[in-house]
Amino acid sequence: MPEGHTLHRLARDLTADFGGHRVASSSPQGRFEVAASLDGAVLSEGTAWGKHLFVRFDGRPEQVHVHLGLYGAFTFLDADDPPVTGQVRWRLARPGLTADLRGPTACELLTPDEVDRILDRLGPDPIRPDADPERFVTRVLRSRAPIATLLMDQAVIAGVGNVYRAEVLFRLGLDPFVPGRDLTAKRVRAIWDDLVELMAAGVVSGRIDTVRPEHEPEAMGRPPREDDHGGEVYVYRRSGMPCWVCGTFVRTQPIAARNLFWCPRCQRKPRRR
DNA sequence: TATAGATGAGAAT
DNA sequence: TTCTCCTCTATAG
Repeated sequence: MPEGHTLHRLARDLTADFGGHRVASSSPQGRFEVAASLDGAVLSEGTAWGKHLFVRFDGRPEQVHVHLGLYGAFTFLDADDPPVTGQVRWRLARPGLTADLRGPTACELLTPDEVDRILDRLGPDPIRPDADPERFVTRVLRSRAPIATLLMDQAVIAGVGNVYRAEVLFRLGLDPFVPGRDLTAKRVRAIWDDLVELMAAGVVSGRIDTVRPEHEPEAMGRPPREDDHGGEVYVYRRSGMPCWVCGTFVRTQPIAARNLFWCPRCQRKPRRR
């Protein structure tokens, strides 16, 4: 379930659970062989930028870089040496606790230069307190690409994935196909602000919830619905179902290589600037 | 049992 | 724009 909030949560958990501990490091699957070179090192901290996770070790300039891709995941087990099930790329362990990483797109040990090269191509991350929202605003206002495409571009804004993209556009009542440069700066800042709020909540809860209190199941007299992402949403993966707000059928169409979901009635083109 | 699809992104065409 | 990779699950047959 990897959008930015998942990675920040992981960074936090790795730091809390393994920070300051001497760890065992291995690659049961064998595809992260260099894991063995970290065996016995002291983990200092995990950090995240967008969908990228970095793990540092005391006295080591290199960092482990993890990108979960579509379906990578860490599993934490309160056990010593639990049996390996499935394809475990990286196993990190200390007495009483084991973390298994499966299915990442990237799991590699990088030099500081290589880490910088990754960070250099990432836009501001709404979850990071040091993020500069104006970098996002400027990029969007300069582009003729649809806002739905821009939100998926990690160089424009880091950490937003297919769920947050669809949901933030719904919450702002924005037509996904509006070119970035047809938006006002005020509008674009509102997108950023909403993402800051939504994604920070996601880090805390570990799921994506985007439905406002007045539209929640209890308020609307409908049964709660949790999708695979674990939360309650307006449009994501609800194509063909009635919009929670207006009843119009939610539509879907691939854009920027992913299925976009939106309500054609609630989400309108804004007045041109 | 087989297959499609999923919260991603880089390379190839 | 299409292909490719990573792994697991839900659904179809």
